[in-house]
Amino acid sequence: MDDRLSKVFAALADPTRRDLVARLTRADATVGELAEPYPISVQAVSKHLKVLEDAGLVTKARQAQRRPVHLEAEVFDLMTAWIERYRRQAEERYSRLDAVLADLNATDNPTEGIAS
Amino acid sequence: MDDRLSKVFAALADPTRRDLVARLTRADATVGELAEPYPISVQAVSKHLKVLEDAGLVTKARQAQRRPVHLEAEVFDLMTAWIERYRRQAEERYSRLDAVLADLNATDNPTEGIAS
DNA sequence: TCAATCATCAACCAAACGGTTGACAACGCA
DNA sequence: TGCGTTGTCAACCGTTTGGTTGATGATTGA
Repeated sequence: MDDRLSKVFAALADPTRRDLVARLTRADATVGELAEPYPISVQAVSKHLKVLEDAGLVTKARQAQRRPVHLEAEVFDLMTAWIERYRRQAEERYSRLDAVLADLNATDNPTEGIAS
Repeated sequence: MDDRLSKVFAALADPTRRDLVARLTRADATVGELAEPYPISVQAVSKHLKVLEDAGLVTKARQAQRRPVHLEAEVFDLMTAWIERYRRQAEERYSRLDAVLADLNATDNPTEGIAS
């Protein structure tokens, strides 16, 4: 029972899957169309799409025998939220550190060791 | 020879490693300090840190026996760049689709099939 | 109806992953 | 000098992953 964010990051850790996502930003496509450019079997691509689907990055519709695949771009927000949260935290910390260093410098104390 | 982005996403796919990153946004810390809260061995945490290091998310300094670990927040930019690029592409596409649908609607044609 | 098409399921395989324990390297300090 | 502390290396183990091939399901079109 892995959490959502783990699945999303894991899904995008594979270059083929990142490429699938990239192509799906341009247009929906069937499994066969998506598989065509890669030197691997259709089954392998189908598995990749399942991983993307489980991560919520993609949905499949049914249209006769075909399964048009559609990108669910909202998931990007989940990642962006995580990244930006900690980026901001890190930046705040560096600002604080800068302030401390400036203060130390002003009062002429030597710096030492790492931040506690 | 895996590419950088793959390593970064793979590194962040593990909840323990995401937590390590989260904690490192607050302060640098030694391997031992970082390992303390988790129910796994120090060696396992050391391995996690190696993965983060290989992905460029983290660097280790040497200070006596200790190895203070430091977050390299710039890597966030790499992910953000990738995500935002395709998010933007997807949004542009949806705008185009909206335009097409509006046009079809205006000329009273039925919609059919998926975008080519 | 029935063959062709599109996609998935199932079984299998090798490699990678996340964890373990045990040994050892490097360093500071008493 | 030598001992305690901190961290990594090495070997191992079970599970997951990314691929394969072969069979099967589902649906359309002739």
